[in-house]
Amino acid sequence: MTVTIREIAKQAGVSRGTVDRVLNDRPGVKPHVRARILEIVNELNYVPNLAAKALAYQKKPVVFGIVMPPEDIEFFESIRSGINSAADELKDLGIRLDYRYVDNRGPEEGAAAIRELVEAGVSGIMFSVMDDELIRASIDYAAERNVPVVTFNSDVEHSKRICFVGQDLHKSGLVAAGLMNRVLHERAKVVIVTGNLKFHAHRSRVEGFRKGLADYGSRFEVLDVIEGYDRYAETFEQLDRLLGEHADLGGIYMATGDIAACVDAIKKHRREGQLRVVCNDLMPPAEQGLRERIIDFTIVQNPERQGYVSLRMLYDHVFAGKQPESEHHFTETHIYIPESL
Amino acid sequence: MTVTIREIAKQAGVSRGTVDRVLNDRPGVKPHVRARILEIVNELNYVPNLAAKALAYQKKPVVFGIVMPPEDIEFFESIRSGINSAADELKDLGIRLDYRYVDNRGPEEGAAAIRELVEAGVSGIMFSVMDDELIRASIDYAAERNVPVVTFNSDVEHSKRICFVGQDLHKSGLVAAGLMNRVLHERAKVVIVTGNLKFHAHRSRVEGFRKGLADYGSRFEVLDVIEGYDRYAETFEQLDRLLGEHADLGGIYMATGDIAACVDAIKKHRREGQLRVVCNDLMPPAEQGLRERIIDFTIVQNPERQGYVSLRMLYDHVFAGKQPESEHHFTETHIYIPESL
DNA sequence: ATGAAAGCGCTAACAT
DNA sequence: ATGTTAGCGCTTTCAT
Repeated sequence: MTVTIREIAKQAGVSRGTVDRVLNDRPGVKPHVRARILEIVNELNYVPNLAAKALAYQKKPVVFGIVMPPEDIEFFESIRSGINSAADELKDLGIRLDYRYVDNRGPEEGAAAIRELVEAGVSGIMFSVMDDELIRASIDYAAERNVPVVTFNSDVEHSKRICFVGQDLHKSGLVAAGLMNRVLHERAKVVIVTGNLKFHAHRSRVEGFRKGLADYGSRFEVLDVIEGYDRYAETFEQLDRLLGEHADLGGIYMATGDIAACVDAIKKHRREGQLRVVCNDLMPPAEQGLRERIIDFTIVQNPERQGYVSLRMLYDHVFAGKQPESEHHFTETHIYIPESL
Repeated sequence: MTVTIREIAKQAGVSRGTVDRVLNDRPGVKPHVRARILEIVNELNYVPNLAAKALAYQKKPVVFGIVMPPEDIEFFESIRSGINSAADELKDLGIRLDYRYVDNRGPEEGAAAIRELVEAGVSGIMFSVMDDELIRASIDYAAERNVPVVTFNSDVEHSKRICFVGQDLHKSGLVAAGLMNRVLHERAKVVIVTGNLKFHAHRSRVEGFRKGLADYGSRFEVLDVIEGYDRYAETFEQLDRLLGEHADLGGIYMATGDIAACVDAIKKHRREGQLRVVCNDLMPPAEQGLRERIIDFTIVQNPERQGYVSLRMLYDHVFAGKQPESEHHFTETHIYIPESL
């Protein structure tokens, strides 16, 4: 027999309305009555029926806000497709989405979007813009008003978000090192390309990679760590120089940065196939590089999964009262080769 | 405004009961009335509300039957965990599961289980035992009684199942070849280990692998294809012989078979690290082999995902009337290295 | 502070 | 052949 509100009401000798008030933390119930009901709830191991909840919410569906960079950014399209497939599963379960696309070059828009959504009465927020003091304050503002926030893809550390859903950056660096180990031999020289070492996220991959190499003794030499600031020109220029200086360079780890620049630099020096290249993500330049056999491996962070999991997590939190198992939910780290495509 | 049965009934000038009869293909409606209602349904683009459906089904939950090998088989535990996580999401949506564990050495039990489930009135069946004439007949028997069957992990070809959910075996062979290409150099000799070439599934991986090697020109030589019949002794013995005969063997592709036997044979000949080894799945022996750096890569078929997708597909079919997009649903092919663990 | 009752969209049993 | 109605479990509004 499944336990219902009706059953609890009967046992407590009150009406279903009162039980509902208690279960949803609404005022208007005498403390001792509330206590008694909670007792019975625990004893009977009551679990709310989500279908019934959903039906009752039909009139006034629960809204989840989503704050992310503009639609035209390739990488986020994959995330959105994951979000939408979760939304699809949940569409009859009484939820609606409110997307807010904000400029990701500064924190202002993102911070404002969170506040607007809270004012508008959303029941939860998914957020992915940047890590900033202003943003952190907005997240905490939401949290204080009981609006749970899940950050995805890039975290806002030390904020009151209930969870971060994204890649394990350190591990992706480790895996990259493992791949280098497999394809390079005795005493190889490698170079690391990153965006900006001031960013924690960019540093993590580099650190993971170094740690991974170290596990294989001292046979690897990291010639240089290039900061390309995610720009083509800077990245190309520096790699161009390095390739010129080191005829014996064995591998390139594109931790973060413009992959096209890397591919072009290798082509310019006619070193296709002589260098082992490991990069991240499966954007068109990486895919193209794989197909041309210039890139050996690319490590992906499952953007669809990130979107899917984040929304599902909010739903479970709001409707079933589930806490995330940990404050970090890492999506699996997967390796792609040309044949995987 | 969402379209409801009530709305359709009003427009058609009939009662909700009649609309319900039409929508669920129940008898007792005059053909022209039925046609008229269907017309309106299409015009208004009616989509049933699953939460409401689920609630209404509470009294008499829909049951899905699951036929698979015994609980103690490691590989199927992962699949089951995927099934259960889907069931968890669907638990309030009016479904129950009926597991039938059958001996997978012969077709009889599996075939009988299907029939029993059909007689018991289940609304759908997930099946994973073996490909056999007896089984095929049972699946068709179910299909004829409008009980949809999804085969998972291993298919029953040419049967009336609505879909097969599992790995793309050919692709996993291709990927294995791609990995060999990356880690072996000029003119390498490799050996393929499979279970039984009479089985279509076992053949597929081997064919994919050969096709993949061929893509890299003629630099690979396949010394032998060993049939180990999934047994330790046979596999060990043959690999032992081969390793003795060919000091220059470059790689082993364990397409199907006992991985512990492979690891042990390599250890006996003290060829750890000198041979590149690619295998499948992430059972304990493979994991152990990876950690010991005897196995270089293992290619996985996402057993959890197979379970999850299969159940979800049945649900969508039965409750939302969705047809599978294709009669094969391949789970992604992923590559693992020690660092992935 | 608490109870009673209507309604969310659908199904199924019972009436007509 | 078709209409009516009573739930399914929960929320919410209106009485008391």
